[in-house]
Amino acid sequence: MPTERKSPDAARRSRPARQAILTAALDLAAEVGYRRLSIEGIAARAGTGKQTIYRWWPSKGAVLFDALLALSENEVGEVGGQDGAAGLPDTGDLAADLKLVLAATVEELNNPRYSEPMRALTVEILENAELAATYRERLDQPVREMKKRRLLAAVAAGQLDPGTDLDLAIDLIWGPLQNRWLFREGPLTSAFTDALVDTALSGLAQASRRRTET
Amino acid sequence: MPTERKSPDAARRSRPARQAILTAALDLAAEVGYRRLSIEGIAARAGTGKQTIYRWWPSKGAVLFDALLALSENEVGEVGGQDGAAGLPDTGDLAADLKLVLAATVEELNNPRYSEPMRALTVEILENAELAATYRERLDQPVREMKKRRLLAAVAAGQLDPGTDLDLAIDLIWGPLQNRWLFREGPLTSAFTDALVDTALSGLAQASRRRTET
Amino acid sequence: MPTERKSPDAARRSRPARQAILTAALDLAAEVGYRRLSIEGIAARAGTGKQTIYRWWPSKGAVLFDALLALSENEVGEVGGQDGAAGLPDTGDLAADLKLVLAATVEELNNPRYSEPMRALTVEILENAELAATYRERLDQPVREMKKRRLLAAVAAGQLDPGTDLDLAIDLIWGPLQNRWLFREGPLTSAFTDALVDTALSGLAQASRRRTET
Amino acid sequence: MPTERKSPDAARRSRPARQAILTAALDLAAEVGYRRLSIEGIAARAGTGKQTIYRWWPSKGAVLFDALLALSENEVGEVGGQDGAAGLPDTGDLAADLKLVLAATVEELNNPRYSEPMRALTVEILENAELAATYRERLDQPVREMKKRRLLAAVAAGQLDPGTDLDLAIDLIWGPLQNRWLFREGPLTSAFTDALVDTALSGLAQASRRRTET
DNA sequence: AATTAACCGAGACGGTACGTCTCGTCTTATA
DNA sequence: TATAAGACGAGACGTACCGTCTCGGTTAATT
Repeated sequence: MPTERKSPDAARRSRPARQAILTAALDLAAEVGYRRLSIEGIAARAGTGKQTIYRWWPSKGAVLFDALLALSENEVGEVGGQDGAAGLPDTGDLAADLKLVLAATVEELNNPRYSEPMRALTVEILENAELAATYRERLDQPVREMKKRRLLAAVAAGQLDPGTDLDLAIDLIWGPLQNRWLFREGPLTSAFTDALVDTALSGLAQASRRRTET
Repeated sequence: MPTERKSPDAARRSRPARQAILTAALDLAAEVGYRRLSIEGIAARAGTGKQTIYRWWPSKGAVLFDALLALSENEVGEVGGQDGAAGLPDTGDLAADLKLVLAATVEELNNPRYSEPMRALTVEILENAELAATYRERLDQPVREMKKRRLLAAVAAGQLDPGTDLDLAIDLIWGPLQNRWLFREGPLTSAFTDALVDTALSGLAQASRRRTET
Repeated sequence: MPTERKSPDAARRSRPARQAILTAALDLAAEVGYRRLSIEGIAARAGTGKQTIYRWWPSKGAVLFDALLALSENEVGEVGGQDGAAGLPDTGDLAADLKLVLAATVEELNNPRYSEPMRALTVEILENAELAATYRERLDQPVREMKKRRLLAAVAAGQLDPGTDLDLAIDLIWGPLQNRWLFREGPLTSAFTDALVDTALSGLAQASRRRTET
Repeated sequence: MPTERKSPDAARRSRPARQAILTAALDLAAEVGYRRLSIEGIAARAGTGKQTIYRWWPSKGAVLFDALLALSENEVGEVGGQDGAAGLPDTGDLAADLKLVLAATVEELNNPRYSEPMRALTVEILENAELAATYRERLDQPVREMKKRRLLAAVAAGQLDPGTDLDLAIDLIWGPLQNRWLFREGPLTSAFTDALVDTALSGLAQASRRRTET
């Protein structure tokens, strides 16, 4: 659905072929890495013709995108899920909730089955402007909105100052984690994310107070 | 000369060829992006044989690495310089100093002449483990040490609590900026980095206090 | 209907589709030549599905064969007709009759509307053994019998020696013409075919005399 | 040399690669026929890259052309040789000489090792106008000149009338043989070619006499 | 000044993958 | 239930680069 081409007669589309392609893409991305991931290889592994891939996706990044999307759609309701209408958990304790979410993300990123294809997709996004736009629209923005909704709930509950810059807050909380993962700058642990949440939240609180005093 | 091969008789090396290759790599990276940057293209643009490149560098990422290094070496003493023994400025006001440094980085990243080759190099680092190691050893780590030294000075000056996790501090301050740049998540401005510095620093302070109280 | 498949329910066969396919095949052969003549193209031009062609014919050569057959069936009784029960003309003057026949063939071969599809079919026959067999059985052999009948009449009329090798005679008279056409070795004119007939016939006469003398 | 591309640096050309390609082309043409002969297949069989073929030849027909040329160049001095500066044999007896030459050609055409690639090349010539021109210029015309020289010698020796149409003579003598081969219309034997020579030559003599009488 | 070792440009080579094209078969929806 | 439409597996097309490998022709440092 999202990054796939539109025009060919979608009604006649072969479901088994689509599934085989997405599975093969995921497997190969995890096995050989993005660099050596090729459409030729995906087609061979999936047992389809190359044209069947080119007919429905504009780039190998788009295939990977859909593959990851399908992967997460098959696992509904999980905490760190990147889609799902669910939204972030809200027990009333913002810090605890965020720690839970980030711990789940850490676990996901420590699983090569998710992590390697995700890294491959990320690289593609950095190179492919068209895919980047699709990604931002279909994944990044909705997720950011979801995060914002949770923070707004915290504001309503008096746990966060109304003047807080929510975008900056999200950058502070999730940015360092993504960076550490992407550049393999250190081990991903819940200890790290717990400290991250504590420091970022108290920084945000302090910043609001400072603004008030001015 | 960091990422270059060691063995061939470096004394006989052609300086003009080296210069032409680095310039061509930079130009092409800025013009066509990482994806379509090729050693074949660099050699053609530089007017050298391909072998001259393969003789001295192990990958196109390594060429790019040296090209960027040469670029910054030609501009010594500037504030945001990524190398140089200089170290970060220390006027006694940590927040002000960091804002200055990040503002300089922002300016650099807003200049496509730096930014595009840098993005190309970054992508290569994500894919090429060997280059990533070199990069970490030669650039990332020294720069991180430099940042740590500045933060330690702040600790000594009583502006930062002695218990502060310096690595987390660096992640908090520089991580969101790198992220915003890499994923083009929004405009890079000094307003953003100023807020970043303020929030991160006060979060760090607050976190220390909380630790003390416990 | 000679080269067509046998099995499917021929009764249900769509006559308009068949006609459209044969016409399209002929047109395309004349327009784009054998090399770029494709079943895909014939189906598109005819407005039929590809399967409708594959259902009834085993190869594009077979389509072409039928197309040319249909073409000549629509023009019965003409002198150079390749089929029809008519037989070659017999005015009593063998040389004159043959010149007439070959002149008609020359005219046909100079008309691209006949010539190009015929060349396409010929090329297919050279590559496709199965089609070649069908062709030999359905067209080449009957025509050769027809030619032989005319030569036998000439023998009966005392214009040709009874010992004449009729197959050789046919090869001598028609072979050079076919060759000149197929390889475009020179212009096809009745002057050429007239000389051909004269020389071949007198050679045959002379050969018989020589045999007699021995 | 003949149908090969001109431009690339021919001095650096790999002789083993060239040889392997020509051999592979010949073998594959004999094994699978022209239709399924592919550049991909030739490269694979020869153990070369595809580019090495595309660098030096414009089409698979051109490869085949050179392969057959090389084949005949490796067998100098034989009677039916298609090139060779030698010229046709001249013992003073035209009929005997021609019978010898055609018998040698028959033997060649009965050898699948020659015959199948030759048939493949012939088919290509019928489809590929550019190759046809090259073929005519480099092979067909010189051979025809060679044949004409022998016939002119016969004229000088009084064995052939000076008014004889030499092109027609060549068509009469060689045309039926080529036809019988190309269309597999019957077995190729020296009995056939002997009768061909006798009949054609006496026809030519008779035709001249007839011309004289007029 | 002559020697000589290596770098230099050039580019052919065996490969891999690209994205396109067409083949002949299989599938779906329509009439 | 035969059609048109067209998706499918297959695989060749011709191109772009990869990284390796010769070539001659300059350089330099050593004799």
